[in-house]
Amino acid sequence: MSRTVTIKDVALRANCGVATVSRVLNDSGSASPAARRRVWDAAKELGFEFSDIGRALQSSTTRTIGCVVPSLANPVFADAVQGLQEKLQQAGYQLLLTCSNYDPDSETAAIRTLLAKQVDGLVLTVCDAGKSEGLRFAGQRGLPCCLMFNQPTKDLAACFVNNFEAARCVAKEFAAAGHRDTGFLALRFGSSDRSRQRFEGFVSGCRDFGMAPPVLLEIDEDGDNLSALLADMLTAHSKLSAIFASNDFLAIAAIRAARQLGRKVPADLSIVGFDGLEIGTMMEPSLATIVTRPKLMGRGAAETVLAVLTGNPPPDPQNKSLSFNFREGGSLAPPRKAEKNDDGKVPASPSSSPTLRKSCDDKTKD
Amino acid sequence: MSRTVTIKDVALRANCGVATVSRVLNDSGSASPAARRRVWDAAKELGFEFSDIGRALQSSTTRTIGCVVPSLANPVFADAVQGLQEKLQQAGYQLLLTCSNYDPDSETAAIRTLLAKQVDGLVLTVCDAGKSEGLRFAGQRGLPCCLMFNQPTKDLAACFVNNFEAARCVAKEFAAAGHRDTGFLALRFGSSDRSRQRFEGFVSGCRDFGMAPPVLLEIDEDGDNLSALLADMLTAHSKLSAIFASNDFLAIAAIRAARQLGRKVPADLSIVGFDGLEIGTMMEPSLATIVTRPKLMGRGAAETVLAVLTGNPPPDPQNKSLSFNFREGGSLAPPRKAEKNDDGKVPASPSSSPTLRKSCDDKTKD
DNA sequence: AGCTCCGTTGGAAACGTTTCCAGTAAACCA
DNA sequence: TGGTTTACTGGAAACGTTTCCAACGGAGCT
Repeated sequence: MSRTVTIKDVALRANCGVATVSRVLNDSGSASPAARRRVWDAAKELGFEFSDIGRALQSSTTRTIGCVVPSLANPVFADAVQGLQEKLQQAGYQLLLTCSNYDPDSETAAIRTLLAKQVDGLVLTVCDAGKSEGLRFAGQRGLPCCLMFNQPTKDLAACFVNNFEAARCVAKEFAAAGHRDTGFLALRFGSSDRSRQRFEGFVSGCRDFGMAPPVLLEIDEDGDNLSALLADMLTAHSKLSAIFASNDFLAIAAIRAARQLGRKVPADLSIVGFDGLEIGTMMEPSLATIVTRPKLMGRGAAETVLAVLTGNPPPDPQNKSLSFNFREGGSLAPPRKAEKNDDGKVPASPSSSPTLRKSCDDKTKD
Repeated sequence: MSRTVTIKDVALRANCGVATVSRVLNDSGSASPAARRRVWDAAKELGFEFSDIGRALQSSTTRTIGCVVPSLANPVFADAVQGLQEKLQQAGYQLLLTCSNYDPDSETAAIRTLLAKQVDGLVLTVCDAGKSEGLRFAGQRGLPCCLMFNQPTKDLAACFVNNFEAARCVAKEFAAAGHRDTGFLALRFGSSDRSRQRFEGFVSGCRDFGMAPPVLLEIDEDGDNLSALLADMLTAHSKLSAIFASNDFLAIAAIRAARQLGRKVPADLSIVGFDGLEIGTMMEPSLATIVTRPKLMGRGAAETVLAVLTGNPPPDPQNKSLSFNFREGGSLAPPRKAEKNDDGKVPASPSSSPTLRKSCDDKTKD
């Protein structure tokens, strides 16, 4: 209703100049006790609050950090954003959030908007760190910027897990369980370089651990007709006994789809995911997966950009490679032909309560 | 590096006044073809982008909507924010996001900050819509504002589900299954009025459907020592055979805790949640729960504030009460003493694949 | 008394836009 | 030809801050 009250109104009422009001309310510069009192009273009576916009204009600083993630529907990103937000809030920064829906164009658009809004820093999960247009813009401006989930580039810090190594680790587990013919269920590489990196790591692992090259199935993030696609894949490659999905969401969808096709998991088909969503431990069968710590990624990214913003010591390791673990689960078992049991149970099945395997830890410190 | 380029620089380079530049680039007002050309070229060469801050200052509009939710860790809120964000983005608005961590004080602080940042509108999930300080501030400013999850107040629109009725619905299911002594596992009422409303509805339902008044267990959102608390509750009330948790997160934690205590779900203890998280259908046992549509809440809230922002027809129903359903699940079964089976299986158990019960639909249209 | 020094104070510029308004020149009409 | 419309243009004000700077007065010193 009533026009918003500005510093001028306060000055008028307190019978002084705006400069004095600013000094008093910001506790910068000097002012007589009498003046202080009058200003304080006036401000209170009028219910005055500073406008961050006026402030931003004059200081060219917004105390706002922009963030782009593919989607909040995947808890991995939701958790990361949560971690990010906590840290930012502590430091008195606000979070301007956008989702790209895995689309490079909308990602670029989002970054442009964020830049126009004069964010003080950027935290991004991009489709492809190598070719992101938005990243270039940001770079030109010399804005503090940190990637999340994406691996670092030559001029951009990141908080991430080593997708290649983690994927190799999955290959190793498959091999150990006796699998030989595997598939990789991937988010379209164009929308997720993480997916590509995991695939590459998996290929490398399959080679090194004596398995056949994996069959690749690339799908859209909505994963609409997964059932049909999976069916095609399985009939085209009848020996296929295990699938590595590029994230837990996909893995869960795959388990569901496999069931619809009448395949028992893990008896007929083993499935392993990536991310380590908590859900995985509550499912039946529990989901074997790579466990990562998304919240830490958000926190780490926040620290990185805040550090340069506050002119503090450059964050200890410029790039934070987070550790990961392989989590065993009921969804991974030896291939059927390895055993001759009619009840569908596989004797060598891993312990039922999910445990963390140390064997597969990332070498990099946390 | 290089000082950011402003409209003045463009004007200088295009050999015209800033007014002309503004007119050309915004395609408002007239300009000669020659001038247009020069301005466009100059802008391109200099890589000029408008500063939203200057714009905001002059138009006192930021094209930004503020949002406060308790946490992004709970997919219910993450999904809602996702829905909200999609709609806002479509309409050319940005989202300024804050989490309150279920703390009223930090909620108030968050709202103040958002107001200082001059958001054009507000979408909030507050601890207590009745007593929220922040809500008062917002109201004074006459800002477009919509609640999510909270029920509407006399002067505030909301997108929500009727917690009271939904909870009554759960009571009905418990009664139908033959339970009589029940408990309610609640998020501390001070941090969630939804929790309180659900409790009240449940109490009402228990009365009407001939069950004993439910035992109340209030816990913090972190739910640290749930196991111990649950144990106390169960020993203090030995006849207790079913628990209604005020959200799915809590319900899942409760199932876990119950297991640790050696109680079988649902044989020894039935558990029902609230929210309808997708996870619930993948668990073993699957989670019986009230299914809601968080994404729709986000979308609806966005529509409400956008409508008043664009001066459009007031959103059809000012308040959007979303429908809900009861979802059957393996976590709810008749109490043990009802049957005499040694294997722990209850014959009358509901169909194994989760289905939606229409019987319990909310009366309000979607 | 005359000087300097210091604590206070408020005017004004600057930040980057948009928009009002007045001014110019060309074009049109009678 | 003279008058009026029309298209185009740029200066300047306004938006809400912060901060520089000059001014002012009193206190302390010689």
